[in-house]
Amino acid sequence: MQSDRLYRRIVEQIEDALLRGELRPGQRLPSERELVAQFGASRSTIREALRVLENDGVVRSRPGDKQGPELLPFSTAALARQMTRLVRFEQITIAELISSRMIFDSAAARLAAVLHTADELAEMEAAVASMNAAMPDDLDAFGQADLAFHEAVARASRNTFVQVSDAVVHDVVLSLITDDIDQAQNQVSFMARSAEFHGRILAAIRERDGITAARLSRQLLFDFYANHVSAEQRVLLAALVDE
Amino acid sequence: MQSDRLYRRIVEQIEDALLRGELRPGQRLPSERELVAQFGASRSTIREALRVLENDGVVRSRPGDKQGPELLPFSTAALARQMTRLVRFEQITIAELISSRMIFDSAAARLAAVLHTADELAEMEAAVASMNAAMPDDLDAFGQADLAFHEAVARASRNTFVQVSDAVVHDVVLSLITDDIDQAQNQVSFMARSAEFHGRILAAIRERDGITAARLSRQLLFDFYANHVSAEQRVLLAALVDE
DNA sequence: CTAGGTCACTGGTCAGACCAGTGCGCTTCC
DNA sequence: GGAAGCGCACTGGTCTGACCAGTGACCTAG
Repeated sequence: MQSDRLYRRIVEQIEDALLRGELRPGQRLPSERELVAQFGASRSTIREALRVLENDGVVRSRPGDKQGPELLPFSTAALARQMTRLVRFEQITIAELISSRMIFDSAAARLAAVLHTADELAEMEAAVASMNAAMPDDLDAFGQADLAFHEAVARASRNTFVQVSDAVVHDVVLSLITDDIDQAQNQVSFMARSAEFHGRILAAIRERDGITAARLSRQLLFDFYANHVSAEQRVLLAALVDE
Repeated sequence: MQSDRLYRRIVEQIEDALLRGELRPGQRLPSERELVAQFGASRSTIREALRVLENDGVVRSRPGDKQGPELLPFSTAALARQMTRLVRFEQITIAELISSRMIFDSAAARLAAVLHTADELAEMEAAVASMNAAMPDDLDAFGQADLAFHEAVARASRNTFVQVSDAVVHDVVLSLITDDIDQAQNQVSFMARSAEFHGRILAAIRERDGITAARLSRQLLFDFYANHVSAEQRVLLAALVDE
């Protein structure tokens, strides 16, 4: 008995064709009505299969597109979505998220210190330079340079999973902590301290001293975020900071 | 203009209801035909929404089930599926996954060393005892005790995100590396070495020496998995091991 | 009180229709 | 000959209504 639902089998057939290389990202799928003919299934069934594939980030359908559904390049977007779900549904505390960032960021720094190429190092240096350039009062540019630095480090870590996790957690943390802008009074001193710290992390990476780079990364996040959580939760973060 | 597709909006409404607690796992959704009435959409549209939710592991539909689609407890199955996908399509290498486990496990050990309660420590001690008890030849019991130890450590870390990520990566790695059973010839020596290592990690946690516990955790995974990846990928793992 | 059958309901699938958009190709005009 | 404008065939999104194989509660016959 074929208990497997038909739309499911169609999904698997298309995924298998991708795995076998018979279909490639960038190519187009036949239009829904042609798929109906090819698979001998009704249009509703074909569409259910396409919705699942679309949800997994495999294809994208656009109305009126004569070329048919597009096979997308493999991306970690669906993975990031599932991780975001995890954060939302598991009721993860802000302290846990910050703690996670300390873990990911420091791991990325440690890996980047050993594995970085000259190009990647140049990217990090440019980001730190941008931070210093934005220093007097351009908080926006400063934030962007900050982000660029951490992204460059994450990329240099050669670990996609760390990279994606770090980005997801980063986004979620920022979306939950909105009052970081409120600290306008000590904005300047914060920027100065942050820039100096980033400079030290960069130096450690340049000298391929992964352990120091990791330690500094944790310290940086702790300094910045520790007072955003209750004292009782702060121990969860402090546990990651070397004495 | 409402360019957002209707089925997409229905998915979001149901997910929002879950987030707000208006719907709970274990409850049932109305039947498709009732949802048609409630949302004022056609059955095809409702079904496309249900397919997406089903694909995300949120609901499960069974034909003939009078109670309607079941709201599932939150699970990381969809997350694991996405990771497996990316590995299959060679967007993520096994080395990256092992590297991630080294990061998660060592972070969990470090946190557990500082944060563990007496109960949790007892759990870890029991697990290590079980490993030693299973030692001569019961590889199955040994593996279970191993898993129990790491789960206890992860739980003691007080970090849900690390805990879940670690578990997911652990499962995916195991499902992808099947030849670890092949090493029957040095099974005994492996078990002895592994048990000894776990004992040392446990001791470090007991003494609340997080840095040592973390270092040993990385070392353990590296020793076990390093020869499962190519030499060129091994440097990605070696970067996490202290000299 | 139980065994068996009926029947209203479920989800899975199908067929056919309409709509708003898109882009190609043709016409028309400069 | 080239550019601007118009159709028109086709796309995906949605709807309607139908049939089927299961399921489970209820009812009836024993």
